[in-house]
Order: sequence, then structure tokens, then C-alpha cells
Amino acid sequence: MSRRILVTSALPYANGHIHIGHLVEYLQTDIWVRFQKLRGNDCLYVCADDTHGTSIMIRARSEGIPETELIDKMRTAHIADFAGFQVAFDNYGSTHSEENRECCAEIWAAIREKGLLLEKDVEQLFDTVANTFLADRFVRGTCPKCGKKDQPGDNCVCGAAYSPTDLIDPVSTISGTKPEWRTASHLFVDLEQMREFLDHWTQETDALQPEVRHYLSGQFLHEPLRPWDISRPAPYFGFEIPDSPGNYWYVWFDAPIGYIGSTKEWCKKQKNQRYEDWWKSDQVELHHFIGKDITYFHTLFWPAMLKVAGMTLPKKVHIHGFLTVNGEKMSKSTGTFILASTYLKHLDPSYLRYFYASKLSSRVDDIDLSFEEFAAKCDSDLIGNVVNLASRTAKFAQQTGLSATYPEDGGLFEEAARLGEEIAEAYENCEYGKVTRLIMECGNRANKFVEDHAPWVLKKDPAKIDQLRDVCTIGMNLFRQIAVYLAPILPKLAEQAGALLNAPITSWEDAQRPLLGTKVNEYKHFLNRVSKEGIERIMSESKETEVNANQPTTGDSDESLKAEPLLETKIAIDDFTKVDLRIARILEAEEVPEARKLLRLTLSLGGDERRNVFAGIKAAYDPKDLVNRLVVCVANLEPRQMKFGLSEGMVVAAGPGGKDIFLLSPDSGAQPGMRLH
RNA sequence: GGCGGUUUAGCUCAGUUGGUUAGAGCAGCGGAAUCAUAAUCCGCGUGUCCGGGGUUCGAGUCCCUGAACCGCCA
Repeated sequence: MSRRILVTSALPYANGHIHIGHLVEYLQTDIWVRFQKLRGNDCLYVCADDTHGTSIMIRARSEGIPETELIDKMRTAHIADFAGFQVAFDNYGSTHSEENRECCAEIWAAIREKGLLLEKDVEQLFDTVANTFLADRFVRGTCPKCGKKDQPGDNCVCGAAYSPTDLIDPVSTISGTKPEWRTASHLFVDLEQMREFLDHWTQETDALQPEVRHYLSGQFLHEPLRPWDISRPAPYFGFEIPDSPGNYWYVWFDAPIGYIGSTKEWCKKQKNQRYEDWWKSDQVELHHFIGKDITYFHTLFWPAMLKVAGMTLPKKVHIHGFLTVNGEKMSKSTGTFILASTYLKHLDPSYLRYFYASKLSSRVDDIDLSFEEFAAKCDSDLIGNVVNLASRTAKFAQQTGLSATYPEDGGLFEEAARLGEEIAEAYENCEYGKVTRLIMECGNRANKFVEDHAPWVLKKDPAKIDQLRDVCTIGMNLFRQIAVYLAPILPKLAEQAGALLNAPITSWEDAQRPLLGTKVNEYKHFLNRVSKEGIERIMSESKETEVNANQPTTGDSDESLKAEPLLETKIAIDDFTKVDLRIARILEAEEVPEARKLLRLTLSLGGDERRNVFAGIKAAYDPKDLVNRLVVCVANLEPRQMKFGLSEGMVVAAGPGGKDIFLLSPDSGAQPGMRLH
């Protein structure tokens, strides 16, 4: 009987691009979903962008665009990255949708009605320049323990942990100014009221991995659960709370509700679907896939909220570990902070899908992407074993076609067919490493069969055409079985196998019966070996883009950098201070008739200090527009005798030249004579 | 500090409820083959199963204890 399964991956934050660390989760989930669909289950996979919160607000401000523009841009980029890796969501929504607002309101009303809300004053640092409350990570200051300067708001390199309250001389990282203390009323969910349910759901059901169950009981459930601060005062980018004007739902309230919102969006696009049939049903299995960093949100707050609202409870929360690259945390400086889009430019997504699968288990362990192992594994498993099987058989099979009845193969097909249930169970339990091991064993046996029956020898004897056809029939069918088993991991390979044999792979059951009596099409390479150059390019490119790696791309061209590359030579601060840069006011500006490029400027450096300067900006500026404006000049440049007079300095400007010259101006308030530091 | 986790071959890892001489892939060495993308096949393992103690007829597996490493502390 077909199961009804609703699956989610955690919502990526609309503040940065998808990187290969994120992909562990989306590939893990996508493989599981594809497996369920292949098994014939009614499976729905939803996700969305997580769009709210202070970080988005700040980022949008710094880019000078509305939050909605920022999140739209990022969502488009995320969707493209996921598509590139063949992650097939049924719906990819946004938490900033009307559907989500409705869902939030519904759950909020239930929490309110059950008497779970508390109201308490919260004292928080407030940035008066940026006009926002500051989360811990937006504050830096001097460590109260060891006195080290410029430490984060909640912990120090010395190992001390504290709250921003204890920080000496706190500074806002947003505006750089000193924040002040402000008190605001926040709304809290009294989680302790849900204790009985949470004790049972986390400890007695099968919803969590054992180590997660232990972690929760040791870390949280052994003492009263603290109320959860669920609102934020304006200004905040999010949804305003309907019955509490001026307060917004905290991003962690509306983010998981985005799972429901996204389902609702999907239902609206379908003909006969109601979101209630997914979210208010005991017939539905709800499966969440998340990373270990957000464990408590999904194992305490979230099930409690669902319970209060009378909604479908998670059947299982599948929690995975982090990704390290070459044994270390992903790092921009070593080129291992790799964006999905960077990878896709140079390597086939099949490799990463397979490699992650081969490393994943049902445990919370971190997995490591060592590029050396990555290449070795993909080459030997995918190319040497699986693809090679097709490659070495298809050419002969193309001539013979497949036999009408399945020949004696020593029980190989039947053995692999029987293995189907064990492989399926491993998929079901997220033991993908085991899945790939079992499948590779099938491939080994199949390759040995081909080796032992040497179709290349049979081919030479026309009398042995039937034998040849039989060997090909077996080889092709053993390959096809593997393609079926690998289909959740390598959907593209399954398609190619289907095309080769004129029989698309549509069901797990396709591995149970041999394919017979059809012709075989011309074989073309399914997949090439992993290109070492591709790996190198990915890493070097990830180094280059490090500055913007975690930010939305600004859309700025790199043309100027290419025209004038950054200087390699480092200078000491002393070198810089030798240059006396000053604010200057242009008192006079006139054309120099004999010169093609020059204007003559008289600059005031304040008081009676004057400089006569010849500047090559004639093509870009009209002299009368320059008079009275402030510019930056080099005040201690060695005077230089020119044909038209003595030039006593330089005006600072950017641009390639000609009409494209841009003088620098200070912000208002600067006075002639001020030095630049 | 408290809590959770990990420690098995050079590397990555399997080892179900305790049960024969602890396994696989990769890497390495030797050979065969030449259909296949230098792919394939055969052969080659003296591992303090992190240390110490215990329970047991029997411990990689259970208990106690110590060490190292990773993570979490809302």
C-alpha cells in the first residue's frame, strides 16, 4: 500500500548562496524523496527560502535595496543552484509569502488560545545610528575576563562565554557606534507547559536518532525548559504580529512554518489538494531533514508548536552532520568554501551526488570531502565499475539485441533482485553508504561475469552468435538493475540507461524482471572520469571569490580589476603616511588652450594655503562645474615644471581616462585642509 | 565545568541481539586479459579493534575507569 509522505529540507537563508556544505542536506533529502517516489509512494518534497530577520534587513540596507528585492534575487539564485544539482522540489516557496503569513497566524492563535504566551521585558543593545536592536553577533567589545579587545558579543578567543551585557565598551558592528541599552517587551512561549508531550515525543517515539535523544535529555530536558523568546520589536523585517502591533514574529518562528506555507502554495497550484490533508492528518508521514546545528529548533520548539496547533507531528527528524573539505572546516582562504554555482561550472553534479551518498549514514557524524578520495571513488565506482559495465557490453549488444528469454546466468540476476529489499531498507534508513556498497558488489559480480564469458571472444565465431546474445542480455540486464538501484542517487544515469535500452526506468520494480527481446541503441559515454583540472579550477576560483562568497553578488563588473590588477607589493603604514592627502576646495578652474587634456585648477587647502595644479580632466569636466567643489589632493607632491606653468600637486580621481574620469568628493562636513588618514 | 558523540588496516569506513581464524573499498605489490574511458579479472593483510580493569565458557561488541579528538550549552 502506498504511503503518504511529506518531506522537507531546512530552509536556506536568503542571505547567502548555496555552497557544497548546504548540498549535503539537499542531496541527502532529494535521494530519499526520489527513492520514495520510485517505490510508488505518494511523496511530496517542499522547501522555501528563509527570508526574515535582522541580517536580511541589514544586508538590504547596505546594498541600498528593499528587502523584497534582495530576497527575490537570492531565491532565483538558490533555485538555479538546486536545479543544477538535480534537487527536485515539488515546491520551492518563500517564508515571505501570504500563505506563510496565514499559517503563522493560525499557529499563533492556537498558542495564544492554549495560554502558552508570556510577556516579559527584555533589555537589549540598540544601535541608534542604524536604528535597530542588536543580536549578539552584531556586537563586539572587550572581553570581561581577559581584557582582549574586539571580541564577539557572546564569547572570546580566551574561551570565556558571557552575554553582551558583560562586554566592556560594546560597539555595534553595523554602524561602528556605541550602542545603548533599551528595554522592550517580548512575547515568549512557555515551553515547559509542553513538557509531558516533549518528554514522550523525544524519548519514547522513534522520531529521533539515539544520539539526538540522549543529547536532548542531557542538555535540555533534565531541567525546566526556558520560555522561548518568539517576538522582536520594530524595526524588524518579518511579519508583524496581528494582535501585538509593533512586534514581529522572530524569524525562527516563521521559518519552520514555511514548510506548511510552501505546502499551501503547492496545493493552490494543484487541482485537488488541500494543505490540511498533509498537515492535519494522521495518515501522513512527516519527515524533516536538517543539520545538527538547528537540532533544538526542530526537536523541541517545532514539534511543540505543531502539537499545540493540532497538526501533523514529525514521524522522523533526520539529522546530519557538517561537511569538512580536505579534513578541515570550509575556508575561504584555502579555496574550500565552494559555492554550488562554482562547482557546476567545472564538474558534473553526479559525482557529488554519488560521493555524498557513499559517505552518508543515518548518524549525525560529520562527513569529509577529500578531493583526492572524491576523484578516486567516483572514478573507480562510477566509471570503472558501473559505467564500464555498460560500456563494455553495449557495443556487442547493439549488434545482437536482447534475447527473448532470460538465459542462465548462474543466479546473478536473481541474487541482485533479492538484494533489492536490502538496498531499499538501507535507503529507507538513510544508510546510503551501505546502499552504494551493496550496489558496487552487484557491479563487481557483473563485471566478473562479463570477464568470464568474454563476449569479445564469442564475437569472433559466427556460430556463437546465440551465446554472444545471451551474454549481452545478461550483462545489459545486470547493468540495468544497478541503474535502477542507483536511480535515486543518479537520476541522469537512470535516464541514460532507459534510453540505451528503449525502456525508461520508472519504478523500483524494474529491477525485479529482466528486460527482454528489445534492441539496444548506440552507446555513448554516460560519464567521464573526474577531471583533476576541474577540481583545481573550482578551488582556485573559490579562493578568488572569497570576499563575496557568502554575500549576494553585487553585480559589479571585474573589468576595472582586470585593467589594473591589485598590487602584489604590500606597503607599510609609514609608506602610506608619507603621502599627505588633503581635502581641498577648487577656487578657480580654467581650460589650458594649448593643452589637449589639461585644466588649470587653483586649490585652497584652508587658510591661505593655495596650490596651482594642472589636472588631466578636460574631457570629463566643464571648468565652471568644478568651482567651489571639494576634492582630494596630494599636497606634498614634488612640484613639477610643465610647459604651461608649475604644477604643485595632484587631484585624486578614478577611472580609465578620457571621459571616464571621476573626481573624489568627501561627505558633507569635510573642510579644506583636513588630512586623510 | 556539564552534556552528547567519536576512537577498528596507510586512508575512508562495515562489523545486527556477545559466538569460529575481525571484514570491504581505496592505496600498495605480483600476475592475467585487451571488449571497455589506463577501464576489467585473479592473488597478496603479523590490525596491541585508544589504554587499564571487570562480567562471561567466550568481549571489537556489555559494565567501570582513564586518555585523545569533535561538537553543544537555547
